[in-house]
Amino acid sequence: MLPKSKEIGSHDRVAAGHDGRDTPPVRGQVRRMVVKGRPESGYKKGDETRQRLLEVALAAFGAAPFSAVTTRQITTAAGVSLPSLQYYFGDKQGLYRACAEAIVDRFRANASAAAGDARKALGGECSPEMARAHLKTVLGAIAGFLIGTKESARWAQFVARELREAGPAFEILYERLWRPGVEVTSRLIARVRGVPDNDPAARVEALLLIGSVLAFQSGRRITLRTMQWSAIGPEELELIRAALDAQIDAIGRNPG
Amino acid sequence: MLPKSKEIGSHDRVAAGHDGRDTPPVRGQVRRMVVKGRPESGYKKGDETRQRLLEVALAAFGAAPFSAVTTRQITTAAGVSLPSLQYYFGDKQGLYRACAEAIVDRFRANASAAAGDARKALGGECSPEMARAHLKTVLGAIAGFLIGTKESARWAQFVARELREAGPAFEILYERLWRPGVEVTSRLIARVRGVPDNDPAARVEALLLIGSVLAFQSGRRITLRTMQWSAIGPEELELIRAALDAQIDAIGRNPG
DNA sequence: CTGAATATCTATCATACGATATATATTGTC
DNA sequence: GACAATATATATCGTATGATAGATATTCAG
Repeated sequence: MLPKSKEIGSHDRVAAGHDGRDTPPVRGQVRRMVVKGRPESGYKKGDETRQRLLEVALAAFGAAPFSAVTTRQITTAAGVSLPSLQYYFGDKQGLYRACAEAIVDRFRANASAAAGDARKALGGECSPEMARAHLKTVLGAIAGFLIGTKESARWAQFVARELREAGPAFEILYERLWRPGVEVTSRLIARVRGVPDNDPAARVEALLLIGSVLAFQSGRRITLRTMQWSAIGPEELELIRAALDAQIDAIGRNPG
Repeated sequence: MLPKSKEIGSHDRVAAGHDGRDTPPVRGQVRRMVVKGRPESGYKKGDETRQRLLEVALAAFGAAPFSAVTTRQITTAAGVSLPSLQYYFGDKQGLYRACAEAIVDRFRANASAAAGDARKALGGECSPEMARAHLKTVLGAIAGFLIGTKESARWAQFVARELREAGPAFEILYERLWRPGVEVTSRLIARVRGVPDNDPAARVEALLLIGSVLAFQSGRRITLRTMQWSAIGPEELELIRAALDAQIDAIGRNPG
């Protein structure tokens, strides 16, 4: 039963607090943890519980930052007892990271279609106007997915916060989600403008566009209030898409 | 020495967290609190301490969410003892709200110049191209202030988070900062496009533009990493401004 | 210089938190 | 059906948190 040391004041603060404590948890063996593979384990019931916990955690961590969500909230809402969390995920951060992994998988499942097409087009030769069309498709898909569905709103909040505040799941999300997304977008923009693939200005434009979409999602509450909308339905989404398309149309064209 | 009442259930939870425990604090009278006026009170030393506390809190709450910042962190960093916080601000949320007020004042001091000009122009007749110029000035000023100065970065983070997550200071920031800003921006855009002042599409475009600027600020960390910049200096700011100007130039012009 | 108003401290409270030890129940394998 | 592996629950630990009580020091008007 390893001494476990646990570092003095472990008590992970999330952001500012993030402070010292960079040593990995090292926590005493976690029974399951299912490190990578999703299903695993011959036993059925356990996976159900794990899933329920994960689902509740996704909602909770989507709606509030790491430190504002308590393990008791999660386990209670999931209808399981407190130690189940440690049993399946080691500790609170383990659960948080598991949420990130789950989100990445679901996001990619939805985005891979449009992104794949665009990537293929970038592989062959591809006229500026074709690139522009792909750009609209890709960003439109992202926007529709991010803004349109209530479910993904939660995940988007999670991702946006984590990338902003460089929390415990930052690396996962950056490498598997953000980087590929910016990559495709900025290469498309570069193609539209006829500049090299890694042109800085194109990258900035990519950030600006993606940032706009995220702003609508992340700031959904304030968007609703500002626009005096009661929800972001198909009509509202259309307005947003139109604004986005206008921005994309402007790329690479001289003013006046 | 008025009991000061201090609003009953002021306890407003910040986000999801913090469980039941809803019994209002009703805490005994707060000695000072200096409800509105900044200086006040013949005694000098007190105001200094109050100011120091506020300054530290601005940095702390700028960098991390409400629940991730502890009162001990703040008071220690400010070099005062724990109860000083209650003495001057009633409780943690009182301090938080005081931060919001302080930020609003400082922001307005910086933005009022450009915004005032634009408002005056909107009052008289104002050609689309003049409106476009004002738009560039206003957004450029906001971007410069928000992204350019290290100090305001903190405040911007605070504001962005609060508006996103509808925390205890939401109303203050929405009414005194966000609303006027969107108002001016969207009216300018409407003027550029020659549509009525309250045109929804213009409002959406305003949200999109402001959202972009905020995204660069709020997501400063990830911007740096994505662009492989070590800081956002004058050169980098210029790239961002250029991207913004391009977007503004695109407003109201037909594609192709 | 005096006395009240103001400011600051030390010590402590009750509670909520994340985590664990440990006992019991459930599941699947042979 | 026996038995190991897996899963869940109860009870509790140590600690960090926000807040308060109450004593003491400082400030300033008269």
